[in-house]
Amino acid sequence: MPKPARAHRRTDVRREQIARAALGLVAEGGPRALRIAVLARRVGLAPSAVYRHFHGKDDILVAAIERFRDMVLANVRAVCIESPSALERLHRLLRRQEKLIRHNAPIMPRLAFGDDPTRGAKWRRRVAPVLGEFLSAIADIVTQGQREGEIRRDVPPDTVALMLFGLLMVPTILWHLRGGVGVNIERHVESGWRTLRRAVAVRPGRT
Amino acid sequence: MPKPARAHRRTDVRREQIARAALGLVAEGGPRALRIAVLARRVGLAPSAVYRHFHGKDDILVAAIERFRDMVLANVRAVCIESPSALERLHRLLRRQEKLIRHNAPIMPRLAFGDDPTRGAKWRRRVAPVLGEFLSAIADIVTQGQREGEIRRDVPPDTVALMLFGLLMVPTILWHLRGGVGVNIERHVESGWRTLRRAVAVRPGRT
DNA sequence: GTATAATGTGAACGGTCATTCACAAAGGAG
DNA sequence: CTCCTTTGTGAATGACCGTTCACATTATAC
Repeated sequence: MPKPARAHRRTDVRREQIARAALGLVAEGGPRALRIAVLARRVGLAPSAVYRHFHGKDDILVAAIERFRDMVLANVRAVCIESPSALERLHRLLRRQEKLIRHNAPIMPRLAFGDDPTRGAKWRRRVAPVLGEFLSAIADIVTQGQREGEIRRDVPPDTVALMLFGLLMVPTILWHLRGGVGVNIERHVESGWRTLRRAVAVRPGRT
Repeated sequence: MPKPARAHRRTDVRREQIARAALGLVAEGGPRALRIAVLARRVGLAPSAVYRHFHGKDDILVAAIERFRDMVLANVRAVCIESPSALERLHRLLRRQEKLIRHNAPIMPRLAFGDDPTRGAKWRRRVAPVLGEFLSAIADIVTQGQREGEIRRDVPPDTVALMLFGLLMVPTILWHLRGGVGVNIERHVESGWRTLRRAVAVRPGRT
C-alpha cells in the first residue's frame, strides 16, 4: 500500500502558499477559523507537514498579517501615483480599500477582535502597527492637502484619518453582522465621503 | 468531610448574577473569554451549577446581550429627555456611549467579530438587531433635526447614523488594538464630533 | 546511481472546555 | 419536624485541535 505520492515543494514556495491560504481563512471566519487541519487541506498537505514550514500557528498568522499589510500599503502607494490632489487621493484610497474589503472580507476588524484569550494580545501587537501605518498615511495626505490649501487647517489630520477609516469600517461591521446581505458597503462609503468632504474641504463642491 | 455549604439562591437571582458576570467577561475578553468555569467562579458557584439556570453557553450569551441592549437604549431615552435639540441630543448620546464603552469595554465590536466558527453566526443574529435599533434611534433624531431646520436636508440620516457610530467605534478599535494605552477615546470622539457637526449642521458653530 | 538533506505522512498525545449525572445540601410548605 | 422541590457539587465524559514523532518519500548534490 504505497503513500499517495505527494510532490515535495521547496519551503519558500510552501510558506507562500500557506500564508495565502491562512489569510483567506482569517478573512472568511476570523483567527479562530484558522485551523491547521483546514489550512493543510487547502494547500494539499497533511496537517503535520505544515510544521515543516512554520513553527506554529502564531508564526503562520504573522506571515498572513504581513501579506495583508502589503496589500494595504500598495493601495496607498497607488493612489499617490494616480493623482496629485489630496482630496482625490483620499477618495481613491477609500474606493480601493472598499474593494479590498469586498474581496478579502473584513480582515482588519477580525484580526483586531479575534478573541482568543491566550493568543489575542500577541496577535493584536502585530496588527496594531498595520493600522497605525494606514492611519499615518492618511494623515500625511491630509497634511499635504492643508499645505496646498485644499483642506481646512482647523481639522486635525488624525481626526480625519480616523473618520475615513470609520467610513470603511462601520459599513463593514454592519455588513458582517447582517451575514453579508442587505448592506451596500460601496453606497455607504460614497455617501459618507460626500458628507465628510463637506466638513474638511476648503471649497466644498469640487472633486 | 462536609460540603462547603454554599447558599441556595432562587433561579431568577442567579440568572441575573450570571448574565451580569457574563457581560463583564465578554467586555473584557470577547465571547471566547466567556468560559463556564470562570463565570461560575465569579458568581461563586461550581461550573455545573450554572446549568441549573441556563440551558448552555448560548443561552447565557443571549441574556448578556439583552443586558447590553438595555444599557444602550437607556442612553437613547435619557438624551431625548435631557434636551429637545437634535444636535444636542446627538452630542450627548455620543458622550454617554463613550462613557459606556470606557466602563464596559468594547462589547459591540467584540460581539460582532467574536470568531467562534460554529456559534459565530448564531450570535451575530442576536447582536445585529441591537446595532440596528441603535442606528435607527440615531437616524430618527437626525430626521427630527431636519424637520426642525437644525440639520441639513441633503444628508441621508442613515449616513449620519453610521458616521456617528464610527466616531465611537474607530477610537475604540484603536484603543483596543494598542492594549488600552496611549489612545484618548474621549478626545477623538469630541474632535470627530466637531468635524461631523460642520458637515451636517445648517448653521455650523452653535451647540 | 547513491548518499544525504529536505519534505511529507499517519497515528498518537495532551490540553482545554462545555456538558452530564448521580448524589448532597438547603429552603419552604404542611 | 419532615417531605419534597430547588439548588449546588465533584467527578467523569467526550469533542475539538494544536503539536510531536518515528518513519516514508522525494529532491538534490556529488
